[in-house]
Amino acid sequence: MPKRALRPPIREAILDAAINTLARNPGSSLSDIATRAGVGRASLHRYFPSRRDLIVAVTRQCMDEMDAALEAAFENTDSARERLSKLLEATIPLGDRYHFLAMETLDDPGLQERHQADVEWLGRLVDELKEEGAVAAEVPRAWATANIDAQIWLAWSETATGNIAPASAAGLAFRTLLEGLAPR
Amino acid sequence: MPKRALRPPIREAILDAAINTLARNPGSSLSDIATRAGVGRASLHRYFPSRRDLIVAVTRQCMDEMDAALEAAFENTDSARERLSKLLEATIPLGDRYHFLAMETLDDPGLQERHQADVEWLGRLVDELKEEGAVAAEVPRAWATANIDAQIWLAWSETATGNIAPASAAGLAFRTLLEGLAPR
DNA sequence: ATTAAATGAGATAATTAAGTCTCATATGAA
DNA sequence: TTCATATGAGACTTAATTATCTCATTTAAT
Repeated sequence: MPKRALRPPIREAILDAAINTLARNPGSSLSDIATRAGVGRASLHRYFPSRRDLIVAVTRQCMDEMDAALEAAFENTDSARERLSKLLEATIPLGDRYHFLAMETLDDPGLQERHQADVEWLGRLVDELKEEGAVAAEVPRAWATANIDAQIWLAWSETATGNIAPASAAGLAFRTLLEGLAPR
Repeated sequence: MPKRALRPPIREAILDAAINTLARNPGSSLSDIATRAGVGRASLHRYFPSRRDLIVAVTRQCMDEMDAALEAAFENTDSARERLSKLLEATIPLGDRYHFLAMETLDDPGLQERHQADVEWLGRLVDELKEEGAVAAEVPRAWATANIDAQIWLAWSETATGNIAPASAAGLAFRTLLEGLAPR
């Protein structure tokens, strides 16, 4: 007889449920989140005393997952173009995580700082894309970064609703970003 | 001595404040909205008995403004490409209105029907763009319409935050949609 | 089997926003 | 000026959610 499966780590289950639930409806109640996580409301409060504590922990978790995915994706990449492609492949499956970062109010100074660093990091990738000639010089940096953000969320949500196949999502986003929707 | 300016029509002021406030934070309280409109909470309830009534009225208002703007913009347009351009020029300044339509839960059957009609209308524009060769045939219809939606919101919000000039917003969105960010 | 720790369920404030009501004041028309 | 009406301020009720606490039960280690 197989050993009984380890009880799922509750803290992880709550964080995961919170990401899923809050990404779809930012106004979700803690009750909703606890139910989806399969735990009692009391347990949720044991791990995260206040709603704010949960939000902060979720944000940190999303940042960590995103950083890890990006670091792995960026190994052995030569061109900025290739890095953009890898970036999309890595982040689109984490679209709900990514969306979360742009969505919630970050009044925690530490998280704000970290978020700011990420934004600037993306800005530097855009600069590299321009140097490589993949993005036109006259395109404002803010416009390019906002478009990358938007494509990640778009590709994730269109995948989640079943409108496009998961396998084609990153490719569509990459193509749309650099070449648009027109035929080649 | 000049006649005193007419008191601003309260109903309009409330609707306008609701659009502005709710587009930025869907969870805004009626108190927030009344304050921004410069009226008392009691007056807000006189015009819109419940929160739901306000939401429905705002949605209807946004649809009306959008329809009017589009009808005017589509006069004397020959190509679908030109209609897309006019669409962007007309809707981006109304970006908060547009965003609202995609955001709020529409459990009102009449509004749902109207919204569905608008979505299909946009789908037909995409079909025309494909026939004209402005959009590649292999691009999924849902992907194209979602991208048009996203560009409208993006252009509006980047304009609102001052990241790009209002005059260049529609042009940037048009170019990004059809040709992407790459140099030509 | 025994035991210490963790969990879930439920009771109970405390908080916040929605919605109702009253009344004094301000507005605009006669 | 006088008067009918509309508005704003505030008190109040209701409803939903957050947060705290207790206690019986379950879990996992000994």
